[in-house]
Amino acid sequence: MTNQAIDNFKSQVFLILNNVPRGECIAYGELAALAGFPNHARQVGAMMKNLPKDTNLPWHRVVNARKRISFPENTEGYLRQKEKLEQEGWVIIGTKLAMKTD
DNA sequence: CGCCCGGCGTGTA
DNA sequence: CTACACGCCGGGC
Repeated sequence: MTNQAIDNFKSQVFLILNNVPRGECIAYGELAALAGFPNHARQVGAMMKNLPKDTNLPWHRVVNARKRISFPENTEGYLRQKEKLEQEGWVIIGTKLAMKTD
């Protein structure tokens, strides 16, 4: 990965993520792939991890491929993400997102 | 260079 | 549902 690529990757991810409509969600891998870098799901996760808490990005709409919140239940991140998702109409059971399966 | 670990992914049991 | 396997890629040491 060249520095150039990293920048593209990041901006792409941000762009795409910012365009994920309310009520929808996307997987880390999807995001990476759409950004032009398949198999970089973990890298996306790393990014989410660095986002400031006051970010305006819909990071909560990012879930793993099994459509589950990628945080152990009852952890900070888990709770915050769950809240946001529920506010957007999702039904969450444990770490799993139900309904609106599209 | 190797080894381990992560907001991951897919398959199988 | 859990539990592994194996693949992937950066980062830290």
